[in-house]
Amino acid sequence: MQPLRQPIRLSRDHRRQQILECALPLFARHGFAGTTTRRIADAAGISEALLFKHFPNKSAIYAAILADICSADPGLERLRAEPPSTRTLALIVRGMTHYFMTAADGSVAEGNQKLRLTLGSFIEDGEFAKVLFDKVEQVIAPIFIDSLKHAIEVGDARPGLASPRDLFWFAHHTVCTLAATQLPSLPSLDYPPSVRLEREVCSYILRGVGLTDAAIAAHAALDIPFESFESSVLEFAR
Amino acid sequence: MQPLRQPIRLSRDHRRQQILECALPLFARHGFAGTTTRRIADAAGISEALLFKHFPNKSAIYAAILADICSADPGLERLRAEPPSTRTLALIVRGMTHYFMTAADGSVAEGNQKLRLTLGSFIEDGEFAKVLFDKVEQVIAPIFIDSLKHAIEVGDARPGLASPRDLFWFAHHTVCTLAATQLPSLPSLDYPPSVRLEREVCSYILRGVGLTDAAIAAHAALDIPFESFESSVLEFAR
DNA sequence: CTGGTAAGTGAGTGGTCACTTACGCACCAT
DNA sequence: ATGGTGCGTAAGTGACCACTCACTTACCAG
Repeated sequence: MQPLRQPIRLSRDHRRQQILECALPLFARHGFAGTTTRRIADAAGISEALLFKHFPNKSAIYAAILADICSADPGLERLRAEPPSTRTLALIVRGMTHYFMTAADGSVAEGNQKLRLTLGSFIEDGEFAKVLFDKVEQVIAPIFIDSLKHAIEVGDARPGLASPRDLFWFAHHTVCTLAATQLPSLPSLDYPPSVRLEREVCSYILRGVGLTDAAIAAHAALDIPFESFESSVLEFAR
Repeated sequence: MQPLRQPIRLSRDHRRQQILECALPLFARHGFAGTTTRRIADAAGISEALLFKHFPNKSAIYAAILADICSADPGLERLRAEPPSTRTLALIVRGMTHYFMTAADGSVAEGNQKLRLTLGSFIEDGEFAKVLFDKVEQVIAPIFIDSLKHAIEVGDARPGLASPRDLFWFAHHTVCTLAATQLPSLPSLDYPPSVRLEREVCSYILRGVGLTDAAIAAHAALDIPFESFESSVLEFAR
């Protein structure tokens, strides 16, 4: 005789969290309208009825996911402690690029889904992207800005038309679409292998923000020592 | 007595085209799953039944739209006729930037919807973006590439790590996300007024691809003579 | 042991989905 | 004038949608 399926009982908080974790990749991949409550319930291994005991409606699940994902930005403190310098600038650009590229290739599930939700947000009301960008602007943009200003003072960079703040976002935009093109399982654009591609785009960005070729070359060797920083730089919010 | 509503009879081709035109903004704004055949029929002022006389199913409407939008790239010939030069390079970057920015502010409905569909494509299978990018790579990338090579030979640009082809796409990526942030009615990122923003991002891109500051300054006055070129540059495919 | 509470579900609800059927009627070559 | 062709619709179809209800089961404090 087959044993009856025992439902696994979880505490309210655990179950809620589990539902959100299961729903995230579905919303990220299929969008709000393309994700059904039935599939979310199946993914979480529970009945739809229970789903609606934890959330009043489908929108509330989506909203909770977007809220959760905004608040997470671990291990960034070490980077904030770095002094403003040309080296730090190169480190940020390199870290940002690497973060986006690994997000695109799916090896960092969280980054992958954040990117998808951000792109989806642009199409809809832009609200999620706005909240996320506000956070990024508070947390990592200042380090970039201070470092760029410092680089200009030291002579490693030429001042330009755009403010350092705008240049930070231009750098972000470059890698954002780049990563987006690599998001689908069959990439929308062919590029060199990622190690080479990352270097190419870094040098484009560093030139774009005004760094001299000499300064760029001086910090090109960042590739190896960068390893030790990887864990901190790799994870900063988007 | 109220007159009976007379259905407006159109030829097969006209009706088909009209359906596609009405469906495009719906798919662009709400995605595939978020757009119902009922709403498409309403937008076109016809019954759902007629819709399914013209297309076998909903997917076919979507596919026809994507196919149509790829084939349209008017008035680019004049730009193709330009000789490879630093000036042409600046013109392309300026034109591309302007095209994306006006697409984002909604003043060019077609560009706006192309951008939305492209972003949606990244989230899904990337197929549409791939086809579109193939086309762009054939049509405008060569002009950019030749011009950049020329600029390097002449001494207006320094050679860099990345190939001119990759640099072309980096430039594209920069303005693509930039436009995406300005797509929602409440933009996801605050920026200076668009005239100033366009100049800022152009100088970032031109520096990024390796142009010397002198060469950039020499072509900054492109703002005014650019007018005459507007109609051709403005419309190139994405 | 027991009664209260909270986690859990099977079987629905009305509404909407993509899509179909059966039929009306305008147009035009004969 | 007329019959065939083809544009057009009203009124459906079963499937699936978000969401609810009546009810069962596990856990735990007294």
